[in-house]
Amino acid sequence: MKYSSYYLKTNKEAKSLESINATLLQKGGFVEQVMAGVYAFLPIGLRVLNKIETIVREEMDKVGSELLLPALSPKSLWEQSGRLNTIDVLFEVRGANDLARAKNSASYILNPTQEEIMTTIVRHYAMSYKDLPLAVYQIQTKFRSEPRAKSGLMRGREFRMKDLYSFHETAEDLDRFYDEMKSVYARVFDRMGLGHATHLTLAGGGDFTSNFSHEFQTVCETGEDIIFYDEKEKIWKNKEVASEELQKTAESVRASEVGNIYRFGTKYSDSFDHIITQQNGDKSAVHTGSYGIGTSRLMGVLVEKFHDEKGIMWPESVAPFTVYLAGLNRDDDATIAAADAAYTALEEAGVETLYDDRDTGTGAKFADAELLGIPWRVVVSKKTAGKLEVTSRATNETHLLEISEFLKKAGK
RNA sequence: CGGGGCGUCGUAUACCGGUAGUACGCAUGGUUUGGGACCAUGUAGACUGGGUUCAAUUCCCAGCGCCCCGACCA
Repeated sequence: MKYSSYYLKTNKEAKSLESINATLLQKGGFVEQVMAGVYAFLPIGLRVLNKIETIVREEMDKVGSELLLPALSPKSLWEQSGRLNTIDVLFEVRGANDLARAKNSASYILNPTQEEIMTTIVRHYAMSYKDLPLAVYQIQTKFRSEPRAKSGLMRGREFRMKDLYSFHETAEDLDRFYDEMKSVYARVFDRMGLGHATHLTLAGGGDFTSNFSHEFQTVCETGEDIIFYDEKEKIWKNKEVASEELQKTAESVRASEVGNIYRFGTKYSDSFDHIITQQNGDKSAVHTGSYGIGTSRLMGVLVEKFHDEKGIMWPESVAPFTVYLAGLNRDDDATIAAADAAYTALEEAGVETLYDDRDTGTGAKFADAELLGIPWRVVVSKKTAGKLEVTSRATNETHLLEISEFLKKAGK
């Protein structure tokens, strides 16, 4: 991608906000705030979000099938599950025509999560024990009318989430799958470079049939949760379920909830009559679980975890580009040709490259490379004499390499 | 939802009871080109409504919006 024709403008003058991710993502032109808790993902920001969601998708595909549910649902569905009154962040909307004819107008809900819809759909498919176990998921925009949106992408009113739902004949089989999901999730966070900082954490299960749920908490100062490590039970616990005793004795850490897994038992199948026929002909309610990962929140958490005073430092697996190719000496035809050739070679080798072909000063190019957090800065100039000057964003080490040597290093 | 702060060109800010200045950005031209370089010219602004006043961007009230603390957080 050539910078000169890409939808990208960085802004060194942007206002510094309390949250690092909001500041750096806006300075770098990754996102633009539309209102409190609502962000537009600009092209380079969408690349990052897509990388994150691709990792999630690849791991989820190993255990389930992807589908896409609507973002809008009838209010009646929420009356049926009883959640109309228990979820206080529901967005209720009406169409313009409905407003004009307010008398018998319908109301809709902008979905904050989709157990209701998923259950009503899946019950038409999974009618026999032969259809189970079953796992389906989607990656979609969710809506929650948060009383206080904050911290950039970490708590929005509109956000991206992967939600997977599993359906089982027995509680035991649900437990088996639930445990399997713990390792599936661990792999997702590992791939994003967050494995070491992300803890499986015991949390409250609310009014669900199981007493506890599990969260995946990434240690992070901007996080909204406080977790404690229970030495005796060898597990992290969210403050909401940690005993007074533990809170007194264990050290607390701030963390951000990047994923969660819940067992519902038959709560939703009871609400929506999701009944299957067993092998012996008996009928029984399906056991379900749901499993979420906040993909846009993860983007915020990644910035909080990986940055320095110059900007973002994306892990290579989620970086918008692998290489920032800075073409210097734009007044020299031979150097321009060399940079063009390097760009072509990198692209042909499958290395995602942002080629800074602008006629600007060197400082502006280097500052952008650092702000944008692209793993490798590659310089082609009069000085580099046919080679590539390669600098790691993470370590700041610089090496002069042949293109072939660099491609090898980049694993191509 | 309680508390606090703030609303001025696209962005960041300044001043002021007598209609607003700077920097960045953007546009044009020129000089530059290994750390956000420079010169010239141009561009563009007082959140909304009400009140006080001869006069309001400025003071007062309300609304709306944004930020922060807390509460909440399927």
